[in-house]
Amino acid sequence: MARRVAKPPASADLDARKATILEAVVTEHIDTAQPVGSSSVASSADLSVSPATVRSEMVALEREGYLAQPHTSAGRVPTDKGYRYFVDHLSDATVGSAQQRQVAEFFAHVRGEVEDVLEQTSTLLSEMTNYTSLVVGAGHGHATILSAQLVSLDANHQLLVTVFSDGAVTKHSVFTPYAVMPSDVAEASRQINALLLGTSLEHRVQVPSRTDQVASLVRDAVATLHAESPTVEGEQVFIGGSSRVAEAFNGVETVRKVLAILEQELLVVSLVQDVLESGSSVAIGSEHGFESLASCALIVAPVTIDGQRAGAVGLLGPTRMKYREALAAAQLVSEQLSRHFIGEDERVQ
Amino acid sequence: MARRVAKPPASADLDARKATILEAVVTEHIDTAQPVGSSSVASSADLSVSPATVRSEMVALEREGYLAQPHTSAGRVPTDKGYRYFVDHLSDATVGSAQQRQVAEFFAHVRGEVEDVLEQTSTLLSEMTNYTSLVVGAGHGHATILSAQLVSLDANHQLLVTVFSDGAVTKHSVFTPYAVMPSDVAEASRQINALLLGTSLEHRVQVPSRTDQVASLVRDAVATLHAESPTVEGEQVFIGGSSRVAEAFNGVETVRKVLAILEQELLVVSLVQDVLESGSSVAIGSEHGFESLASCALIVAPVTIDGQRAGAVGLLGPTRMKYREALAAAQLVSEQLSRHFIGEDERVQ
DNA sequence: TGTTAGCACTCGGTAGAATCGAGTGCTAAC
DNA sequence: GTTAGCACTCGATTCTACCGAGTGCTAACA
Repeated sequence: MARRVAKPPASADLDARKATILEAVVTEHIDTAQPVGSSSVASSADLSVSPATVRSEMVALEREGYLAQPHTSAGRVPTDKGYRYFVDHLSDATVGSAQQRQVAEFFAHVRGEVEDVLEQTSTLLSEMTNYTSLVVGAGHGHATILSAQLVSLDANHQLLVTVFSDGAVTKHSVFTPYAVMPSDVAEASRQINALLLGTSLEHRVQVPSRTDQVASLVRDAVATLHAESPTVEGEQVFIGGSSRVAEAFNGVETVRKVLAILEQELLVVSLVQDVLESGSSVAIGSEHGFESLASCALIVAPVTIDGQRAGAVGLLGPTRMKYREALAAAQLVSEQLSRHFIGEDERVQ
Repeated sequence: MARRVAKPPASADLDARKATILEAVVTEHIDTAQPVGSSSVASSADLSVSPATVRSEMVALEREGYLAQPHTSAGRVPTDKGYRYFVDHLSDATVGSAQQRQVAEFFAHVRGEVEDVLEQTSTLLSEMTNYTSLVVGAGHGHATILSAQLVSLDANHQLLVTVFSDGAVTKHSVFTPYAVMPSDVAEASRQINALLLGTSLEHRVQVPSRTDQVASLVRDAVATLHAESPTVEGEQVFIGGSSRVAEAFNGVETVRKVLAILEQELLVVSLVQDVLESGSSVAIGSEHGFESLASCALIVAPVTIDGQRAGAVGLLGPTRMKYREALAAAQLVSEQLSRHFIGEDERVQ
């Protein structure tokens, strides 16, 4: 299972010049994917200081763990800690107006069931940023049951269809080794509905233990429903733009590892959950516990409905991802998504 | 949209020796991913003939388009046509007994809704073969409606929950700009159920055009359901082991392209459909119309229930994939899957 | 004391030359 | 028709030389 996400170490503040230099290195490396030398930092950043000075500062930054050198006589590359500092001291940015329009446009016209909206949102987010996006929908453990109905597929197979207050619908097939009469199914359906109405998966109901066939059908059906774990189940993940993984890394092996993680939905859910709970909105490199994602950074933003956490959106990219843009995009989309679900009532469809 | 899959050109039979040589080249190249030279063919294949003879045959095979030379002084590599001949003349093989056990084991214990079974099957298939697997579930356009029920989420939002004879359940939200009373919802629900019962999405019903509120709710709900395309919708794709794509190719760019295709579910469905309809069970290289999949081969096997096509399983790999094993696995799994759904009634759960 | 110019040094990357060898195509003999 | 023999091709590998970006150090400077 997912390891707890390390709380980002409250990085002691660097003095202004070191901070500027670090920022310059990070920015340029994100841009070029190349090690950054002292001279380009000296000329790019607006500290009027010679490369030599920059160099000696870089030595210090390297000693303190913010930068690393691939080899002597190469420029410097940010470490995870370096990225962390960069992200923590990022001035908030907003996304470009073109993208704002794109998002507004999207949410103005998106239609359909929650699942469809989430799925399309994941595509949107991935297309906006060119990173792989994760959209996690909340489970319905806390939602109350609005309707539970038993439908007969044939004499031995019934289907329990449950509608929840959050609009989720689940189905569970119930097999009976004995044939059940339609009238009994109808009766069981009535009883199940009466029994479950208003309850939630978190607070399970007692089923009266009579012994007739209808009662045992009711018992089987309710048991099948309750077999579902209220926390894990129903949490859906939509992954958008997984092909972007292949853009972000140039080693096929890294791509494979990352994809292998993304294949495991439960893992992805718990990963996003963990980062969210750590209170941070970014997990860089080894901060999340997954070795295979050591060269990845994950950005998350919660989706809330009425202040309740109702899911999250995320972006997965290389550690040298465009944090400012990606953060802004994730935040914008998560806000809009939250508003979308709250505001659904008011909007005329 | 997907281009029609070219019917594999009925490859004129090669004489026995050419066939043997071609087979040896294909087999070895699949194994080593390297161009194959005349001497290794001469020694491996059991034609007692010198490399020089093999060479002259290879020239002929190249002229006829079965083999290609990456450059002078390299060995030969099969072309798509070469693979096609190889596949067409493949002696049927069965999967190893260990894998047979694995499949039997899987189907003996797999439980849950159709979707879950299909999803797990895709994982199974991918793990058996180390290729990316595709499992396509049939749409429910032809299934009849067993129950249609309108559940009220709030005064303005109703949810139409429809149960089909194949066990599928769909939901469609219906928005009303005016508030609807619970009693009206219940009445509409009754009417909708009566109206839709026994119909299918292919054969749509006429809705009486009265003007009262209940009738307009009924009309809206049915219209929303019918807005769903009976052919395309409901066809689900489960992709297993997409990370295997990164194992199969060593160019990151190829990996990206293939993943980009896999992201588009509709494309994948129609791709599988097209190959299936072409009557062949394998599409090699450019045979399916997708340029981005030029270096891929796709194996498909239909899943049938009562002789009706009810979906398909597929395997996507490089053109130099292990056809014999992959074909056997796909066929075994598709048969077992078919049997699973038919046999569900008889098995005690 | 902090900054800077100067400089020797390191080391990855690139280019060119030499070499190797797997594999070919051709030819002549069987 | 088959095959041994052989010259030839050309990618891959190795080696060398060398370039140059970038460093660390030192000594001079403000």
